[in-house]
Amino acid sequence: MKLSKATNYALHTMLFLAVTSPHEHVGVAKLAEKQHVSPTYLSKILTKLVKSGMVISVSGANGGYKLIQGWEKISLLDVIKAIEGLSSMSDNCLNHNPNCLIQKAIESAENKFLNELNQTHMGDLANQIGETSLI
Amino acid sequence: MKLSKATNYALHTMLFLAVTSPHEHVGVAKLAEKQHVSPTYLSKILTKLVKSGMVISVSGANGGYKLIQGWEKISLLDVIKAIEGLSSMSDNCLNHNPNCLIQKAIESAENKFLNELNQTHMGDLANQIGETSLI
DNA sequence: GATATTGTGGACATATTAAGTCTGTAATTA
DNA sequence: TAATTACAGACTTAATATGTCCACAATATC
Ligand code: SF4
Ligand code: SF4
Repeated sequence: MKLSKATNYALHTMLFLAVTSPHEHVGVAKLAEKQHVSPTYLSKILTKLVKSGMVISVSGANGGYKLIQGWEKISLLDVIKAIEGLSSMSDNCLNHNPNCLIQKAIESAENKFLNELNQTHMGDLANQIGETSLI
Repeated sequence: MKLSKATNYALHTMLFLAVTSPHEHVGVAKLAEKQHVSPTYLSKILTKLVKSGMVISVSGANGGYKLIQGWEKISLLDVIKAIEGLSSMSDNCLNHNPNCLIQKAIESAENKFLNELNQTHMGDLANQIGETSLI
């Protein structure tokens, strides 16, 4: 019931790109150094963000990653889903009975969680930051 | 981000005890058979429920497990916490900064989830069941 | 066009956690 | 006392997350 480290890296990367250089490309080496994680591993995570359309990558010298246009509207849920996939918390039951009370109760609570994450956007966080210490 | 199978077993066991025999003792063999899980494994899970005070166990012939008095007010959250522990979803960060925006956002959403689970009680589920097919 | 730079892909290795087993012991009843 | 049942701890196995390695593709600079 914890988010993975990979998700945490992804969220930090997004936020870092947002507050430092939303328009310039940043290489994975720099991003990895900030988070004390190996560049090779972080690059796999970044590729997922690229595949899900929230980050743009450019190869070659002076290449790197930057956020898409409209990144302000990307939600925390978008990022989490891009890394963790979409499985529900009650995905541990074989017997998928649609009337199941247990599943209904858990999914209802889970939706409260997902809705709030879906309403928190990168732009909101990026605005609040800068006043506080960064990442 | 999924609940463990162990939690699922625990929820089923609680609900089963609630709807069948909230006052008689039921042995682990029967409980395990219902869920197609090994008795030894399920007994470990049951011991956690006993330790956290929501189930009473009795050794010896005709012994077994039953729910405590007032089981109707036990919440789904109580059961989940008894099995999974209390770690937060954002427990993947080393750098516990109390002003962290990422952690705040995740924890806020998580609280919505926990609150709803905390307001869903075994008594509610047990009442709804019986009309529908059981477990 | 050659070369350096940077991201991508896949196979692999390691670490962590979950799931499940085995066995002996303690408690209770008949 | 003998049978029954829960409890405890060590252990094994399975699943998943985390991380590494290396060859290759794409791009910029010269
Ligand atoms: S920004 Fe938040 S999650 Fe990231 S390192 Fe700081 S405290 Fe941890
Ligand atoms: S009661 Fe719900 S969770 Fe349990 S087996 Fe049925 S469908 Fe699955």
